Amino acid sequence: MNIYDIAKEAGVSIATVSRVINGSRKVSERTRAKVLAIMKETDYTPNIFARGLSGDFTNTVGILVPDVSNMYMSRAVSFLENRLHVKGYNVVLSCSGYDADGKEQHIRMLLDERIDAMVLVGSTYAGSGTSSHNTDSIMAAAEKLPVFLINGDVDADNIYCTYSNDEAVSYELTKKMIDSGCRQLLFITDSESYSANQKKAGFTKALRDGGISIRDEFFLHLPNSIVDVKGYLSMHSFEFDGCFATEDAMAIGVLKYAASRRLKVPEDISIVGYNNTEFCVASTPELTSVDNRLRQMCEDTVDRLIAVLSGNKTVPRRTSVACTVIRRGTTMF
Amino acid sequence: MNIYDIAKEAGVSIATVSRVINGSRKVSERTRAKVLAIMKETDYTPNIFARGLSGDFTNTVGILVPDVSNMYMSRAVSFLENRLHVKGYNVVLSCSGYDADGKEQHIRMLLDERIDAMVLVGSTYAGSGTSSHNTDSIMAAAEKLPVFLINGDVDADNIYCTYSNDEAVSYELTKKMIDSGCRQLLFITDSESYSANQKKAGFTKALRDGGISIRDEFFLHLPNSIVDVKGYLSMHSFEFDGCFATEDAMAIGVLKYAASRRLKVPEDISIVGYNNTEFCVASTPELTSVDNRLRQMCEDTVDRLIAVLSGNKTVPRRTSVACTVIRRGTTMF
DNA sequence: GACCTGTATGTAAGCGGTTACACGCCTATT
DNA sequence: AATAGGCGTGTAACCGCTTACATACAGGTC
Repeated sequence: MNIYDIAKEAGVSIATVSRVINGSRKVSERTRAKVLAIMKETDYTPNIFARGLSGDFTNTVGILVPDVSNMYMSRAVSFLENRLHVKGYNVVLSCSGYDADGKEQHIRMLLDERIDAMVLVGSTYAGSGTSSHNTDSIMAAAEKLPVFLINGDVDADNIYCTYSNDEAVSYELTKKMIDSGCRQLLFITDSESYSANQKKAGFTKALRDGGISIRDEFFLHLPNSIVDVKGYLSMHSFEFDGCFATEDAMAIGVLKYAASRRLKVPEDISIVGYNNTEFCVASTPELTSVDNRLRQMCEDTVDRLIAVLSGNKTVPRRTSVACTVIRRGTTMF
Repeated sequence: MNIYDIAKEAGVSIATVSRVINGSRKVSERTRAKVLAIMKETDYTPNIFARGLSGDFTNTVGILVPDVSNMYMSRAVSFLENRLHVKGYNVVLSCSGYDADGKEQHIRMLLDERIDAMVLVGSTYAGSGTSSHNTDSIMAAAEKLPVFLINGDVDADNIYCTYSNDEAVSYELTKKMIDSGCRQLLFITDSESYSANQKKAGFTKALRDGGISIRDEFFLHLPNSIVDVKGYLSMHSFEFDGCFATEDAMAIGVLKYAASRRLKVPEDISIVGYNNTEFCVASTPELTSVDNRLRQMCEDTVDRLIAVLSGNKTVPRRTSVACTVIRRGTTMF
């Protein structure tokens, strides 16, 4: 069943059918109705490959995440997919892993998919430099189509960013821990992503402003896993009275470690997580965390994406949202 | 940059280039090398729309899940995507929600994407009948392409199923709770999926065999959320001493409820979850759960999918894996 | 009536691949 | 020497759509 069948059935040419489908030009009301009726009757849907081949757009968006099984990212994908679907877009999903090489390869594969736009969630950076290996492949992609970063900030043409004020809220959170008496503060992260770096910056600044000594071994880089974090801490017996984790699961790992050592939370150790995932309410005490408005970032991204694809030239390249600290039982404040 | 450019550059015809790309026929080693060199040099990749239009396959697989933000499903998507990617397939993701209508619509949209095969994770059923509204749309899809169910069982041509022995393991688990003294057993589920029904069957059978009275109000249908389950139980003050939840998050909700009532777990209440997600180790005590070999099911599904697409006619339509009970702190056994 | 304008529709040329079929050449067989 | 067959390669049709351009026709203007 193709456009020729519909045209023959309706007694018109394929061009007319195409125009009815796309609403691209005036078609008389009579013909339009007839064509639509036959399309419905025969359950016809245009072949997307033919459309993609001849037209300039595909109604498909590529989403690249390091790992969908991560709760934060799966929520992002869910928010993105839901809104994109409503707007008539399909989603090609690619999970790159956390290393830069894998990511570059996945970006290339996505580009081959001839998508209309690309969304990158939680961009990771190979290094801390401004023009890392990683940014390069993003820039290359942006030559071909608009690229949208969630939790990323690359200032370049055709790259649109959305991020939250992670540095400020991390500063605030750390300061509160210090104000409530913490002196030995641990920072745990699982990645070198843009937002992880922001958080680290806020954390470090608060320590410096608070006159707290900064010790290298207090910056841990561990897998985002409860068991791994707990295991690591158990093996290395740090002395610390506060912990900032860039992901909730890792914070829960700290909490479990504290429990295994019979340390009281928050009296002996304060703990904060990030992302306000469901992990926060799974533990006892419940975890203080940060709601970084993921849903809002995702929906805003989709809206801007559609605006850009519609040819709107005035879409802002960067927008930000404000996080909220969600106080629960693992902090004194 | 298209196949004509490559052909011209290499001094051969487009047919030869196409043969090099697809390895579909013999090409002399000299020409092959030359064409490959030029392809690499010019960074050429074939247009997938042209391929999809003329060829019969697209190297794209559709994955349909009710909700990727669910931890179990996001893991499934992750396992599937990873293995498919390795095998050279792309993934179109669609999140249908839990209702049958949404699902049917998403299946139709996926079919329009001209995918090679479709994978459905955690198929939901509108009713308990054999030929529900829902099965119909799956059967319709199977007319056009092979359909793979993870945690589903539909006996029809071109539909391939993988499931675990949920009924047996649920029976066993429930029996153990009864043996360890439980008499008032709650069953909590969030869906009417195939596997939820299997679990319910095992649970019910164990109660019957154990001579335990079965009360309708002990079968709860709640959202898969810690807070919702805890909230519901707090509002309705049941008397129960054992709980079987079909998802870990809900089991954690029960645990939190118990804690809020100062009920001891597992002494006063035994709790078991399902899927062995990271939630299990987030709580104290940690949650007894069931590892249903999701990874194995996913990888097995991908392997069979590729076999079917390769024209292998002897791929078994149904396979199953054996779950393992993971004992932790919320049960007496 | 000749001419212009605007609207509805048709024709045909791509888009970039795959592949059936044809063809030329070289070697093996008789 | 004639013939067959296999191998490597080219030609051209086709996949199903979009769209520039052509065309036909109705109504308005002078």
